[in-house]
Order: sequence, then C-alpha cells, then structure tokens
Amino acid sequence: MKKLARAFYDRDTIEVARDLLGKHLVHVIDGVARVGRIVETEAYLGEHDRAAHSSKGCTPRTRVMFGPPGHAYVYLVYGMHWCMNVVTEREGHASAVLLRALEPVQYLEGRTQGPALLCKAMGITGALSGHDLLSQDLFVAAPAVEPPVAIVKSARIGVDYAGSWARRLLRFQIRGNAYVSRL
DNA sequence: TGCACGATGAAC
DNA sequence: TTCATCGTGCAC
Repeated sequence: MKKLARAFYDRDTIEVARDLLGKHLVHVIDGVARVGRIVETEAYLGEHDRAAHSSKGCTPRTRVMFGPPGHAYVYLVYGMHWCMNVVTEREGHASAVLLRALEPVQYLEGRTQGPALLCKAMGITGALSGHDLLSQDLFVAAPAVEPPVAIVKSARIGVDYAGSWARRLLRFQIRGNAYVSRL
C-alpha cells in the first residue's frame, strides 16, 4: 500500500476523479485502520462549475476548496449527513472530487454505498475538513495489487439546480461493481 | 436577525 | 414520494 503524493492531487480534476477509482481510502482511529476501496466519485470543476460549492465564492466553509491540493473538504448536507471530498489542482482553483461509494476492505461496519454512508462507516466528520491527506491518519493509497478497472460515466447526483452543468458526465464508477451507489 | 435551501438516506 | 434536521449564505 503506497500513500498517494501531493502531485497526484495537483492535476486536472477529471483525471484525479477517474484515477481515484480502485484506490484505498484509509482512516486510522485509535490505531485501527479503516479501509475502503473507492468505487464511485464525482468531479467538481471549480468556481465556474455551478454545481460546485466553490461557485458561491470563498466562504468559511468552502475555504479549503480554494487551498492547496491533497486536503479533505468535509461538509454537512441536509443538516445531518457528512460528505467527503478530496481537493484537487493548484491553490486557488477551488476544485474537488466527491467520494460517493466504497467497497469495504477492512474494519468497515455498515453500508458504504453513498457519500454520507461512507463517511459514517469510515468515522469521517467535519472535524476532518481541511485535514492534510499526506498525514498519517487520513489518506488515500494505491493498493499493493491494483487491477485495471472499466469506468462508467454518468451525470452527477442531486445537482439539478446547476443548469447545463448538471447534465455533464462528471460522475465516475467502476463498471459492474456491487458497491456503487443508487442507479 | 431571519429564512430558504440543500453534492442524502430511510421510511412509507 | 415524503420527511428528518441544521449549518450556510444571503436577504433584510
């Protein structure tokens, strides 16, 4: 298992979203490493992407999206669920990749097929927003054996308000994987 | 200071 | 299809 370097995140957001498929998300709590294989992601392309939180400008909540790549952006939706993103591209670009589903690998309890469910199973909350993904307790790693994956593209979920941006194919999932989210 | 609205999930 | 539930952002 090899932790991904800053350079992995400092690239085109769509490339990062595709390349994250098959990688392992790791969160160490009290010495126990919870691990899930990323099987579904969504790309949010920056301030001009009307579906992205950063399109509303730099605010206390979204500030981490405007910061350097390789950090976690975690936010609360619907007043009760946490969702985790990985910040991509150069500082100031305000883009990120939403992690939408995991295939359980190690020490995960409950379902992981959905952005809020995976945060619950991984023990990820807003306290981790802004956390460096090159840290020892929260990071993404390439598994020892990483078989090639076929990728399915589709429209992003829950962003109908974003006009033409809602129709772009910025959701990526591993074809045939049993742990992708709804649809 | 108030208020409309979610990058969801579960129940009905 | 409906609803739980509250931080965020923007209008007063």
